[in-house]
Amino acid sequence: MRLLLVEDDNHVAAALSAILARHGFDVTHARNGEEALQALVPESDCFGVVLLDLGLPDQDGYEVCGKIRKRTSTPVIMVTARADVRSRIHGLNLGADDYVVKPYDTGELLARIHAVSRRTVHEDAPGSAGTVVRLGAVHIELSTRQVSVDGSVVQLTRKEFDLLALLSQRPGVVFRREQIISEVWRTSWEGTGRTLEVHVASLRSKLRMPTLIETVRGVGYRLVAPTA
Amino acid sequence: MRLLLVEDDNHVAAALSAILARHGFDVTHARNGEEALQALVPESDCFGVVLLDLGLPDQDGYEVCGKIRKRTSTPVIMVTARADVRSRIHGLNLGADDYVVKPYDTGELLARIHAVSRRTVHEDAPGSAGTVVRLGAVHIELSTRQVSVDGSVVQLTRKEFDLLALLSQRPGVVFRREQIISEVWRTSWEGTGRTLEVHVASLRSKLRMPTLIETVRGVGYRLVAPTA
DNA sequence: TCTACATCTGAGGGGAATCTGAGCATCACG
DNA sequence: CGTGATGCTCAGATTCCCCTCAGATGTAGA
Repeated sequence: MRLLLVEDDNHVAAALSAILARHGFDVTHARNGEEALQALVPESDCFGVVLLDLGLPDQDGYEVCGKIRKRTSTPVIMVTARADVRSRIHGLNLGADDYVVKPYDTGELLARIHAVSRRTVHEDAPGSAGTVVRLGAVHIELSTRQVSVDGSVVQLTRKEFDLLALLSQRPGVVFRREQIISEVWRTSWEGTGRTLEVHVASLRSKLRMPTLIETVRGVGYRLVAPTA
Repeated sequence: MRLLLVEDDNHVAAALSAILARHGFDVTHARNGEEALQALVPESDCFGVVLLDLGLPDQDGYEVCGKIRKRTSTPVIMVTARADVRSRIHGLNLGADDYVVKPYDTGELLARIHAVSRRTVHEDAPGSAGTVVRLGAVHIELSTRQVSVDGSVVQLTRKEFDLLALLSQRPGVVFRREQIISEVWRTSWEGTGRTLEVHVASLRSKLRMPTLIETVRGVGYRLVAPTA
């Protein structure tokens, strides 16, 4: 699940991000209200939950929460050092789904994140743009994990799809081998095996477009940019 | 909105009831776990939220929460004097939507009740459009929880229906296992059991359309999109 | 209480997805 | 060309994931 962390202190953010990532969250970090609101424009990818620190440098945290509420229904958990009751009530009445006071226990924060996301109807834009990537004759639907070439559906396995999805995030950009391994396999183990090559090969043959995935010797792979 | 207050101390209950009533809640009082569970039988279950005190005379409050979760999806706010982190995490992971420690501020409690019910009010709002889903020969009526295949009614159990209803929200979209567990079972327990598979199997056999629910290996399940 | 039903758990097995290793092809450089 | 380094292909071997089944546990109703 995608999570937007709004926190001005880089050290705190880094530490928390690591913990959240270890528990399966895809964390995006915003350093201030402006960045947070930009990340939440409807067209960009939707988040499952927002962790909002109220002590932001550029604008009032409460206002940010209000603005978030106006443009999305993404659940918001306020995280702040302000412990007084009045602040809590104010925050909750502004539309926050939960209010956690610093210092908090990370285990409890995780439990509350889960509790909030449990009761949220997952409504990311279905069928709208953003879930579909088009690369020449290849269509990739992230939500249904369907891939088609020239209109005909191609059956991909899990790793094959994850690999393609990763590369298609940034067509033309070279992904390093270790980077691919760590993202698709979710481990830092850099095996000596031929695993990655095998999957690339099978992807190439299934897509019937051997040139789509380009090998960059000594570095990694990339998708060829759509021929402009 | 109807609210179920589970609290063994009559004085506390009376005082709190008065406050809640003054804020527009229709309060029902249960003095122990037994009464609470009786009030929540599916027929009369039209509570918007449950306030559950964990210090009950007849049974363990956590167990009561688990039992509530097994029969309804009504949001639960735990109210208790146990302030330690372990208890909080335990409670939230059992499916509670919030956890408030005594002594609490009534204003904050009200704000939290509102925050929780905000999320759940429109969730099961029948009468709005889309209470009937059609997928080929399968008709799903969300309001009456009736499912029919080729015109003949199929009797589904609670979990079976919830599972089908979830998947039918977005035909074709792949739901991850954890997501299904968390939405249908409403806990973050991801056990090692074969529970999900068993229910999928029984759904497949009851619907007499084994291909309707497709397994996506390593990810989860999805309904096959209506063959266009 | 007893009975029927819903739900959960564990063992066993099958089959697809994935991994591994050896040999081959290709590239960059002299 | 020759050579070493790097990537590719292929065919088992293995792992992992899911399915089935049978029984245990829990729950509602007679």
